[in-house]
Amino acid sequence: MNTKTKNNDNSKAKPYDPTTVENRLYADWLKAGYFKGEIKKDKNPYSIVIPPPNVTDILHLGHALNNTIQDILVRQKRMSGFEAEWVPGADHAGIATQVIVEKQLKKEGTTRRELGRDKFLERTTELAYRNKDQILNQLKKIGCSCDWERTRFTIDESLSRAVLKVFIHLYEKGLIYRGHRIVNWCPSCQTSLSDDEVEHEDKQGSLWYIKYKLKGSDQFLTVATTRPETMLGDTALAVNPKDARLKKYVGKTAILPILERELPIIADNYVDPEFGTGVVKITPAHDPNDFEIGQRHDLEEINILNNDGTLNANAGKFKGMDRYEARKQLIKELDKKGYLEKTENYDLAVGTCYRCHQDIEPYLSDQWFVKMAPLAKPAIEAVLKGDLKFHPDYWSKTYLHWMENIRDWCISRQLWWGHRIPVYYCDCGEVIAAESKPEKCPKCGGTEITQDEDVLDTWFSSWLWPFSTFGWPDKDPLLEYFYPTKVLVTASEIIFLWVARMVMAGYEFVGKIPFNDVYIHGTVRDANGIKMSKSLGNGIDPLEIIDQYGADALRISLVLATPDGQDPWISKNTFEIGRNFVNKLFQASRFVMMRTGDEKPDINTIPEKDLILVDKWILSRLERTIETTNKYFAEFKLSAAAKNLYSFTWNDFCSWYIELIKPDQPGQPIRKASLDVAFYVLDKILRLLHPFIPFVTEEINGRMKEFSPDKEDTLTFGPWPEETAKFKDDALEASFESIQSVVNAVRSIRAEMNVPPGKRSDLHVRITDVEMGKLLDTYQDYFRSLAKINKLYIGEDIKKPGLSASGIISGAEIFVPLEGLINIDSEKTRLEKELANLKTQLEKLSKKLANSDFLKNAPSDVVEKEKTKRIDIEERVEKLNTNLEQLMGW
RNA sequence: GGGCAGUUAGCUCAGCUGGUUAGAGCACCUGCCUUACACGCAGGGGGUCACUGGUUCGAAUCCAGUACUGCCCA
Repeated sequence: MNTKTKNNDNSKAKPYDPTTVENRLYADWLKAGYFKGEIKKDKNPYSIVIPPPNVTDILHLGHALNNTIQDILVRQKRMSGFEAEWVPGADHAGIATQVIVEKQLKKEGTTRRELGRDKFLERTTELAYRNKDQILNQLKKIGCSCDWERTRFTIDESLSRAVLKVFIHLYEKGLIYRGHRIVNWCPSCQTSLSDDEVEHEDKQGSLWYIKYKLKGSDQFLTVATTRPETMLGDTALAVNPKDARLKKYVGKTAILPILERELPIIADNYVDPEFGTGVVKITPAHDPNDFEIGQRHDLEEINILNNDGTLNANAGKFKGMDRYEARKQLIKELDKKGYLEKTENYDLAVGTCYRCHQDIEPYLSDQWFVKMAPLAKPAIEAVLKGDLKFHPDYWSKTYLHWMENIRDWCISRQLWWGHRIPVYYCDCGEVIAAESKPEKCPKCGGTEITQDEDVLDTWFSSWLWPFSTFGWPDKDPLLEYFYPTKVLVTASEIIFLWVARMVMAGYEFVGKIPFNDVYIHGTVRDANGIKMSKSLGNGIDPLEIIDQYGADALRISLVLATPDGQDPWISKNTFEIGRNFVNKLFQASRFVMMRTGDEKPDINTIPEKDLILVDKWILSRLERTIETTNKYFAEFKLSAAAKNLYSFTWNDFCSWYIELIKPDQPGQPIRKASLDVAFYVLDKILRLLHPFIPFVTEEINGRMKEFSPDKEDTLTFGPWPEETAKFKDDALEASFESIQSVVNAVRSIRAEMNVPPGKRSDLHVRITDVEMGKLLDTYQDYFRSLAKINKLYIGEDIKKPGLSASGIISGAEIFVPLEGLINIDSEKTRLEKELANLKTQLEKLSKKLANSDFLKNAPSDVVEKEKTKRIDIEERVEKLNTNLEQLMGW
């Protein structure tokens, strides 16, 4: 880091300080109610619902990225005249929240059962609401323009009503059923999970080969298994009926080692003769495939597990042991008794709980399921018809693949925190689904009625989010106006868990798709490409970044660093990019405002008659930038949009335009027409950047208002810059580029020849193209200042001065006299390098143009282009040679 | 095992429907506190575009295969 600074004792030059500005402006915005969305018949609505963060979350960079993107989209539309509504809220996160409270209770030496359901819920509710406020307040720090008065929570009364309604609707339609099935069981959270909540981790395991004795024989059949402890629940062995070696055993009986239970040997096509020994053990209560086989062959189901992953009485002497301890002991005993044939290393994908990452167990129990196939139909068509689009598009394949192979959804959870399943059981066996507890059984009239103990999967409320937030199931006018929402912004991890289900719910319950576009952004990774996570401790705290660099810097850095559709790799100094940019913009605007004269700049009308080349150039560049920005927004390419604006602001506006309109002397005002243009362009830049960096742009807007009192108080409502082609001018931009090329050439010579930066040099320009001559003559002031020129000579017959460095640009040759400064050797090296460069190019070109196939097949404009290029390069080579020869003479 | 991405400068990435001397930011090197900005200015070095074939007058770009990386599903 550079420790030199001139700013210590100089009070006028200060870097932009975001903290006070941001806090003040956000408070102003809230007070003014800018983010409130109202039903306005004359305006088009633009609504987004937030992916509700879990109440167990604290703000991380993933949230920051996700919400920055939403805010950019919402703000851009709000500025474009849409009635914007961004609904914030939180998710009650069933398992995660309950786990937190249970941990607290454990520390206090008690349990939820000791506490009782009511007390437990009271306590959890309190924690949930407190955490909810915390994380939503953190979103405010980022600058999110949410409609905070419409904050929703999945556990709120009205959203809970939606859940009840939906459950009963599906139940009555026959799409919700109770099933006796193998489910994913988390012994740590002690609840079932849906298939989509299981994460697969590759782990090193073993394949144990266990010998089962044939009844009434000394023969053994060997079975290979990765989970030997489940043998305690075996109720059969199976072989493939087509397996020539083994089919003779079908119908015989084997003896289960240790427990000595008799097992029938059955034939089933499911068995893969290639795997292991071709004989498999069948444990219907602890493996989904075995369960199916068990159903087919009417096998007994022996459950050997307790809810907490310890073994139950069915496990004999292993009762009470944890499943993994039991495995160890069991293997030891099998080995000792000679039942263990061998052990092989074996890699397998183990299912783990997405909340606690403990291994899940396939577990037989009674659970509630949703039949998904009928719901999937319209959701599949939506993508095929183009009503639902993913950005980037390739995610639609993932979505379709899942939808087309959809499986029933296990929605019951053995928890207390959540929406309790609205099913009631009467003593008589009647099952009733109802919004509230029936007074008496509609069948037998009895009053001994109890509610199902379980609660619903959290996602069973989240899938209703796009409409439950707008008051559904009531006929709320908000729903009428703001539904469907426009776009859903999320990461790829929850396409199945959430996005897909919302689409199905939208069609089923409201009859309309919940959104048309799904923006999938990457997952935040650290500098080494590792996913940021709490458990790894490699996360970066967004609030710390905001403290250090400001929310604007956080936002624009994240967007710049997140390639469209890919995962961003982020380290702390990623945020310097944004901080520097925000400061650059601030300083540029400060300069422009510092150099206003007595006449106030006019922001709204451009004095067309008084425009000079550079004014027209920046206006042309601006129009191009507006066009490009709009294109990128339409394509959801926010990173590309941000990069484009960054480059326009920094390079075109600051490095060229401001430098060129800078007055000759310090402190002088900028010429009026250029000042008007500078204000005009700056105003547009602020608008284009406002969605990305709302604070600093709003702050500058406020300061500019002092010069242009009719300016809007806020950029919040735009207007968004209009696309016009009034100043767009290719020829003019090309002319300007010629001037840039002279400046660049001189700068390069000066730097490489070590001309002291403070020293001005003369410049001799020998014109070889008439148009170029006119241009350079007319606009000589431009390079006089930027290239630090003292005396300037332009003409067709300019002679190369002695002891000078030379450069060639198209249409002209330039010479910088360097008496006393020139180092002949380094100038020689410089020219030779350039010459070598040109010669390779020339070679390639000549080859190409000598190729008759090229001349015959390539389009004529391409051939012409190449020919012109060759002439140009040949000229340069010739000039370079001349200059080199002259150098030799010195 | 199946699917989807990706492989371009030391790092992170652009490069659209094939014709550029392959770009940007960061990092690096040189010189500068020059009228806003050292969170800055100016200049510079750095890539056989993963590999192998093919299509084509012409391939970073299209096609096929191989290798590796990541994600998802089984």
